[in-house]
Amino acid sequence: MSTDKNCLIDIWHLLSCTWFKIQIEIMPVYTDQDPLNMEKWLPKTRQSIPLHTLTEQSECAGKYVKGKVVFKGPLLHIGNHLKYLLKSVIQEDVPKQSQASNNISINVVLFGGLAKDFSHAVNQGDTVVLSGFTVSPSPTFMKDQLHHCNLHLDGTEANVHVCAATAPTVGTSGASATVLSAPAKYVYVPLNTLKHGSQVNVYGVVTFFKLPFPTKGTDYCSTLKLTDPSGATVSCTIFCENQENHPKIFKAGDVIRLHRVKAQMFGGSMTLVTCWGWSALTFDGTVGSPVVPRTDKSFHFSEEDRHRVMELRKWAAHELSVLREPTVPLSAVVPRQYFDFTCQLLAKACLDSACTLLKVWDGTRCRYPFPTIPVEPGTLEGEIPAGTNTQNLIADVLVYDNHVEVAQALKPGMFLCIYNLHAVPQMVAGEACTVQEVLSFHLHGGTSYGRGLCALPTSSPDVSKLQRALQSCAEQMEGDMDSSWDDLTWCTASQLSNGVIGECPTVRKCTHTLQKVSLAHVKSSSPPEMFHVKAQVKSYQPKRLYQCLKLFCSQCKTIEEIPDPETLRARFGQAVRDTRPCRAAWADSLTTDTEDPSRQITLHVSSKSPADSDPKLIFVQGASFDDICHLSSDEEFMIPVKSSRGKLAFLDSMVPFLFRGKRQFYGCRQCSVRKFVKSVEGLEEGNEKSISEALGLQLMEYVLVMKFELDDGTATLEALLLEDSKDNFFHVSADDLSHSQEAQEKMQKIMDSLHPPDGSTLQCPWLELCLSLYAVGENGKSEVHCQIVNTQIKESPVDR
DNA sequence: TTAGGCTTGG
Repeated sequence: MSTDKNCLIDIWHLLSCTWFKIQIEIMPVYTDQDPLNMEKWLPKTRQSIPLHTLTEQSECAGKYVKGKVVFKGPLLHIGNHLKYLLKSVIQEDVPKQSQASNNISINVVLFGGLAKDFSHAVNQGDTVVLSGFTVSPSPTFMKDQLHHCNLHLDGTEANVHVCAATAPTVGTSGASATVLSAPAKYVYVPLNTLKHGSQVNVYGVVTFFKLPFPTKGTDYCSTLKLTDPSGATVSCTIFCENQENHPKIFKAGDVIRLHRVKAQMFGGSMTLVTCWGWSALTFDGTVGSPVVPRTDKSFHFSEEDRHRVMELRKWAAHELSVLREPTVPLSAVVPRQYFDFTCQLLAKACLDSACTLLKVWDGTRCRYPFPTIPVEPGTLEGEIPAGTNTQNLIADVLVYDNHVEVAQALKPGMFLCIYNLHAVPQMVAGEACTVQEVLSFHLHGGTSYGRGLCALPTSSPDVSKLQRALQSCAEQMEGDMDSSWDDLTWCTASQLSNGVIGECPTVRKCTHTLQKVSLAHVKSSSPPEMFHVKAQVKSYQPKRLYQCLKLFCSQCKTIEEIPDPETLRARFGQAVRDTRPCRAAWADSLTTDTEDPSRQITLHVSSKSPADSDPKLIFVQGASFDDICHLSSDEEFMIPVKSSRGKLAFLDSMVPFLFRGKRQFYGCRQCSVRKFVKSVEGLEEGNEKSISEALGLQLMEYVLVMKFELDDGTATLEALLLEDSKDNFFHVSADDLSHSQEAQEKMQKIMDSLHPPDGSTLQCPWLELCLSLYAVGENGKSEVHCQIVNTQIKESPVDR
């Protein structure tokens, strides 16, 4: 990718638009733009059936329901992982005063490929039209009070049409969510005013917490103790099936917002328990740290909410100063102490089914020596840097029983908080028959005192503090000639993860011999320059694949949006209005009537057609957009034409000038020289490129444009990703993405692996990337942009 | 439905 091209293609502004006016069908979930006119997709015989009138006895053949998605569950794999299931709740649009009536929301269960497509194409807040469903009694009616029936969508009859919401949705939840049809104004009650049996929204500061642990039922449970300026302290119990969807609390002092939780008296104290539709947002409690909720999901958050979080932080800092005690560094640990420990994992080893060893450090040295814990050769995952001066610096933590599962999921390089770690003193034989006191560290089984461990996000202020301590420690050890600690960047997560955290899914294809640098370094550099970095994808946009595709003219370098089908219908409609007969001397023509008496379709085929084996060229006059889509097959190229001053002319404005099966090709408005059709003879190759050249039109190529937010712990950086004929990150051509479901699924799968839809950044793999930093000038102003170049996803043998 | 804080004992 040349810098020139970068300068010419200023696509940045295109990406700043929240919604793009393009659509591509992802079968069998169809996308649409206008929520009021979605029924146009359906056969005219289909009738609407309002949700509140739907019963088990309703005749559903030929019917459809329409509603807003108020809850979208995760995509579940059943059995051998090849079958899918997804549960959603839709709510019909009824006048506000009628919303008290029952049965306006209904559970929808989708199966198979439809569930998978729904998961990708539909978001909470979108409007959907469902058809081809079956009705069954709702087994959860007593619990959720939604609707007596459930809708099941399975098999080839079932269809979903979706119209994306135009604004972020309101409300979110780990377990389930209720999205109100109008923006909700939440009322938060002080913790000293809770009434038994009421459903409330509250803000609170966490004074105690237990990480999620499995219950005897189906859920994980986490317990919190909350307080607020009212002085009340209430216990709160969270039930949620997925550990990841529990509120992310890392330390006492964190701030939490809870929506739709139930107040209950238990043992003489008021408690809060989650109920259907609950949601939570959590925030770091540090005064002055960014007010960013720890969630990847959409949420409703106003300026007033931001203010509340900041006020609670200030209040807690003054009134609950005991909470602000930092975790204990290794240098301050004393024998027999139970303490919370923030550290980085260097290596781990499974000792037996009930015990995992973690080798960790926090950049400080313990006052007591550590015992040596033997590890079977080859069982240690991770690397311990060589050196002679590591005494009392790297601690062995023995993790027991219920915590082993969490420990086994950790990867070297991660930052951890270990809660209620026990410093166990042991007397061992020292030199010359002396006895020496050493400290070993045990995370015992059970959850008393909040015992447990979790990975911390790199955005946490505690991690920033830890990173500074690690950096400073590494600097101090620089003088140790025998050590590998003198690489100052060693202690950053990205360097440590090199070859340690799983396999890197990307590979650089360039020949640069560049030293790897941090994103902070890239950000402080001046363009033009190339860099090699290692980073994670913190977020990306657009989220929907069909919003990433654009049209690009390699001649004039302009980028255009792809018109949506409705726009194309309108443009065709105008162009085919004039159906006066038009004959070309070079062609054989055939005219047929259509259902519309005012319109005829004429097909013109060159009498000197290219060789029989080549795809045929058929010029189609008077056809609507839908006609052409219907007529087009892989066997021939179709060129829509109109009559203009007695001659055959191409349709003007932005419509495809060439159709072949599901593929549609556009010409560049600026660079196409010809308006009228001339005979096409002697075509040597029957492909879109040679045909467009012969027709005198400049073919536009499909390109894929995305923006990644990269993070390597030192900084975040927005980088553009362009998939075109030169750069091929996904190994999927943008042209294929425009029409092939297989290509669309492949790319979605890759994006899900780079940034799991429901995961935290910690679960994102580290990517080796080549970055190009360049300046784009416009009206005397210059902006610095960054682009991922020369980088490809590694292909697995199965994908090839 | 589940849990309803309050130290292992390696």
